[in-house]
Amino acid sequence: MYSGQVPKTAPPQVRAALVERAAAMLARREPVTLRSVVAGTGASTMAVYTHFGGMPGLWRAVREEGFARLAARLAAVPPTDDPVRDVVALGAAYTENAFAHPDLYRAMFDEVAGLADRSAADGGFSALVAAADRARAAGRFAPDCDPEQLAVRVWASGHGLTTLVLTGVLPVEVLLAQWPRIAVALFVAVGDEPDRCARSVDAAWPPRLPTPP
Amino acid sequence: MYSGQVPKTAPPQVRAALVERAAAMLARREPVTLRSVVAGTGASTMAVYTHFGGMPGLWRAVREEGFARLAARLAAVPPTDDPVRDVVALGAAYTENAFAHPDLYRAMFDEVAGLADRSAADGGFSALVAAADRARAAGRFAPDCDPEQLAVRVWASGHGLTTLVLTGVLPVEVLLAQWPRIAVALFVAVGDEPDRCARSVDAAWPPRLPTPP
DNA sequence: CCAGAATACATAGCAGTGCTATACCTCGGT
DNA sequence: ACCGAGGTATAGCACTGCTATGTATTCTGG
Repeated sequence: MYSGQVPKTAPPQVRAALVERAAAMLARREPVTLRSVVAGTGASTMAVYTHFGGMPGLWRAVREEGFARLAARLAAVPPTDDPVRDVVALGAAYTENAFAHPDLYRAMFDEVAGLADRSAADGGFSALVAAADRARAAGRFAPDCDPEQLAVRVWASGHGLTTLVLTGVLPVEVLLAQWPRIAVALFVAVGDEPDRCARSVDAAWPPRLPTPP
Repeated sequence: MYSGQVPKTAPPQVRAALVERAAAMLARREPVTLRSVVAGTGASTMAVYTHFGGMPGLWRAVREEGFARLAARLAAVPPTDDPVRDVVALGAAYTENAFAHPDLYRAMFDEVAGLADRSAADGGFSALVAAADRARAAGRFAPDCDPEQLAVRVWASGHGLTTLVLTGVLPVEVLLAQWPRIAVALFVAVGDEPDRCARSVDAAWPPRLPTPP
């Protein structure tokens, strides 16, 4: 039979509902499968194909949603008069987001290639670049320091530690203890004064991580 | 029917054959499925269950094989009279291995928890620790520098850049250009003299990466 | 040297997966 | 009021990992 009597609210709402449900199931560590995703929404399996072209398309949308949430979280970090502190604060917000939604974080970086909307991912990164550029403008970093390259170094080291912790290779304590040391080394290498740098880093670290059950 | 006429060579050889075939199919980017793996070996699907207890067990064995190959590759890096150079050489060998077997590398770090034989993974890491310790003993690093912690910082930053490149987020050039800068920053932060450090890093970088098709 | 036990094997079939073909309903424009 | 376009539901496809069952092979003890 056909249950067309259901009041159709808005057609594009199905898209968001499916993505949201998939992300929620991912967070609950439930298996995210075609039939299980559509089961809660009342929609049929075909909805995934009309809206996303298949399961890979749905995963792509979920990854984009994850990057959008990350970018929103990073955008909520308020700039202060200490731009070096702000860089570390962005790093802390980054790890907080990763540990708040670990499976979503892993899915995000499973395969970024072929992402339709890369602006969300770039948005988060550009916040880091902007903070580094402010530090350079404030005289904390050397004038010839490329903010974008420094941001890559900061991001890659934090991402590496985060993934190693999330996959169970390293305990969380290692991330908490080692990332500030990497950050100080990177900042001092581009001209920041060691003591002042350490104070700035300590002002925004450690992040508030959820206690693992 | 049962083809028992086939000359059975050695029973445990089946294990290695299945792992090797799975790794080879992974490298060829073919879908590694239960039936496709056993197809080439002439064995039946049950072999996977008697030897590995299922597909997850096979994947676990493949990951261990990957870590063993990595450890062997790192062990082949000859120590020189410049221990700082050796640390970078280990990093170069690490990235060379990752880019030579990208899918195996990704599978290795998909889920390290529950790895039966962690000695292989630790073996590669201890080589890095040993080189850092030699640098400390040679006076390049400060006496209070913990080689293990420094090794974690070096490894995590390299791992982060490597995974970001392998997943398509960053181009290879970023890895080649930024990792030595991270390494110099980390080494100088623990006491190495900047100019000498730069020379040591340049002596072992960049790695020889296979040209991507 | 040979019984008995333990192990590995091949086959068939199970539930579940992503996906597609087809018929159906709903809706917007002339 | 019609009719074409597009989203939807259903059924079925090939495939996945896995298990039950019966059989062959290998190891062990006397």
